[in-house]
Amino acid sequence: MDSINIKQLAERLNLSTSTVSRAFRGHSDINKETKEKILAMARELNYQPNHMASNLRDKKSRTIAVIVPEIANNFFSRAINGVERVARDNGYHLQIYLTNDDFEREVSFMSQLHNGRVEGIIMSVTGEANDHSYMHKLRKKSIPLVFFDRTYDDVKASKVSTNDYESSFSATKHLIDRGCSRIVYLVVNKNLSIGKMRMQGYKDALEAAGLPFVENLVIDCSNELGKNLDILGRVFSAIRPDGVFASVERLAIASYYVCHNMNLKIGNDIRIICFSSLEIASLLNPALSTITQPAYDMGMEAANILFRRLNSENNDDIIEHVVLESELVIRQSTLGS
Amino acid sequence: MDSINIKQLAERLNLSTSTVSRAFRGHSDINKETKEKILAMARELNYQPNHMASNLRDKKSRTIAVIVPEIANNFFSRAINGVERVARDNGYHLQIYLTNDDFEREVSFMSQLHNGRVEGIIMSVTGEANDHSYMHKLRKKSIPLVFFDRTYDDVKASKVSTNDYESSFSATKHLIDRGCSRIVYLVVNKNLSIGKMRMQGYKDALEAAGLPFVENLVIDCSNELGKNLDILGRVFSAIRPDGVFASVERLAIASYYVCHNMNLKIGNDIRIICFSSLEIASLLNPALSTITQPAYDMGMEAANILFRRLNSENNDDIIEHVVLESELVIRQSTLGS
DNA sequence: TTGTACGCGTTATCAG
DNA sequence: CTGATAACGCGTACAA
Repeated sequence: MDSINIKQLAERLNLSTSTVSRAFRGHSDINKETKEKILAMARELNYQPNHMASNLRDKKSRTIAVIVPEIANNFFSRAINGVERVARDNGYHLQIYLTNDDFEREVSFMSQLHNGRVEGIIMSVTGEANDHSYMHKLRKKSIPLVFFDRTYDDVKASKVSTNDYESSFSATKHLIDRGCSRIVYLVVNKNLSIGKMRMQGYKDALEAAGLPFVENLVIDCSNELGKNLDILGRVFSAIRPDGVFASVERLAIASYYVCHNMNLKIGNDIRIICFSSLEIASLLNPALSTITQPAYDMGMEAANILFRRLNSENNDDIIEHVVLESELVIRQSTLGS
Repeated sequence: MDSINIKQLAERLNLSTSTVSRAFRGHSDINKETKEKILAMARELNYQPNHMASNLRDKKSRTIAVIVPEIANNFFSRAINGVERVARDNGYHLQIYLTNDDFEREVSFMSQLHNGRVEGIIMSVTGEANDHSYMHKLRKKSIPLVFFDRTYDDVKASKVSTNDYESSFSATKHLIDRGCSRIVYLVVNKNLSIGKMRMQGYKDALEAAGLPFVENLVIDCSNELGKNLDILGRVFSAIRPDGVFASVERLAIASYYVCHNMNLKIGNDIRIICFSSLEIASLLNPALSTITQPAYDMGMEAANILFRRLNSENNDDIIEHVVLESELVIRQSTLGS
C-alpha cells in the first residue's frame, strides 16, 4: 500500500540495491537486460526513488522558491508564470511564499529557506522596513538570490527591473501634453526603490515642462481598497486634480471607482494613467492608458539568471542586472472623447 | 561559508549531537542553560537543522502541492491564495505546478509527486482526456488528493465545488427574464464535469421557460484569444444571438471584444453574463454581470480538507464533498441602458 | 541530564 | 557487470 523502497524492490529481483539504483541513474555500466527487468518491475510496483533520500545524498533539492507580496495580482501571477516555465524546463520544482507585504513574514520565509530546502530564491520585496541586515547575514550562506521589480538596493544580488524612470517620465509627459497641469502621483510605499524611481520620473517630467513639483500632490495610499476610496475621495474633492499618475494598478482602479462616484468624466475632467499588467485595460470604462510591464518575461529572466548561476561550475557570485522595457499604451482614459 | 551542520555545532559547544538536537525539538528533557547556550550559538552561526535530513528521518516533507491549469487567471490565483493561507497556518510549504491544460503534463506531475516530495495534492484538472486510470494506480499509494472546481468524477477523492448547476440555471433564467430567446452557451471543454453541470443548468432553464434547446447554440471555444475572436465573430454574425452565457470568464472577454468590433451594444443588442472572478467587473464597459465563485474560500476549504486528513491519526481515507455557493451579480451587461 | 549508536533511502566508491 | 559499504544530516531508543 505504502511507498516501496529500493531495498524491497531489490529483494523482489534478487539483486542488490546498488544495481537497482544504477538502473535509474544514467551512468555506471549495467546489463541492458537486467536494467529493463528492473525498470519493468519498478513500473509494476510503482516504485520511484525517494526524493528526500536522494536530495540528502547529493545535497540538491531541485527546488527554487519565489517570494512575492501577493499572488492575486496580474503582475505577480504572470511573473510567477514565467518563473514556472523556466523552472520546469530545468526540471526544478517551484515553491511559492506570499508575504502580504508583511516584513516579519518576509524575514521568516527567508530564514526558513536557508536550510537546504531550496537551491535558490527569486523575490520581490515588501519594502516595509529599512533594516535589511538580516539579508546580509543570510547572503553569506551563498544561496543565490535574484530580485525582480521590487528590490532592496542595499543588498548585493542580481536584479531584474524595468525602465521605471523613463516610463514614468513619458507617462507624466503624456499627461502634460494632454493639457494636465495639476497631476497627482499616487503611491503605496515611498520606501520602495521603484517607488522612488517612478516618482523621480514624474518630478523630472514636470520640471522639464516648467511645472512646479508640489509635495501635496504626492498621495500616500494603501493596499486596501476601502482606505484608498476614502483617501482619494478626499483628495479629488479638495485638490481637483486634472491628471492622475498611479504607480500601481490598484490605485488607478480605486481612482476609477471614486471618479464614477463623483461623476467625474475620466479622460475629460480627469485623465488617468498607471503601471498595470491588466490584460483587459482596453475594455474598461473608459479604456485605461497603461504602462505595461513585461511581467512574464521578467519572471523568465529572473529565473534564467538564477539557473545560469545554479548550473555554473564555479561559485562566482556574479551579479547581473537586467532591465526590460515597459510599453506605454495610450487609451481613452487620457484621451477623452 | 557554507551551511553548518549539527555535528559541527555540537563540536563547537563540546556537546553531543543528540543534545543539540534536543535543544531544537521541544520534547526530551534538557537543561535550560545548555539549551539556551545552544540556541545562542546556533543563532550566531546561523545554524538551522537541514530539512532534507529531518524529512528523511521522519518521512514528512511538510510540503503540499497545488496543480492547476494556469496561474495568470483570477480564479486560480485567488484559489492558490486561499490554499497558501491554510498551508502557512499549518506550517507547510507550497509547491505549484501548471499544466497549461496539457494532460501529459498533468500525468507527469502527478507521478513525480508520489515520491515523498509532498504529503498531499490539491488539484484542478485539465479534463483533456478520458483515461484517468493513471490516477487510480497512484491513488493506491494513499497520498491524499483533493479536487477543486474542475474534477474527475470517476476518481475517488475529496472535492470542493460550487453550485454550478443552480448558478447556471439562474443566470440563464435571468437572461430569459430580460427578454432573451436566442442564447448561446460558450464552453471550452465539454468533457469537464463542470462544463456538463453548467450546460445542464442552461438546458433546464431553457426548458423551464418553454424555449427549445438548440445544439447549434452551444459554441465550442478555445483557450486562445485569437481563435475565440474568430469563432465568436463568425457565430455572432451568423446566429445573431441576443444572449450570451459564457461558462468561463475569458469567453465573455472575447465576446466583449467581438461586440465592440461589430458595434453591438452589450446590454441592449446582446446581453452577456459569465462565470468570473474578476474584481473589476463593475468597471468594464459596460459593467459585466457575473456568477462570482468564492475562489479564495474554495482554496481554503480544499486545503482544510487536506490538512484534516493529514493531521488525523487514523488513515481512513474519508471522502468529503463540499459545495460552496456562487453569487449572481447583475450588472449593465444584462440590463442595458 | 547527556552521550552512543542506529536507521531513514539513496548513491558513489571500491572490490570482486 | 554486480555487490558490499560508507556517508549524506538528523532524531530517538537506550544506556550511562
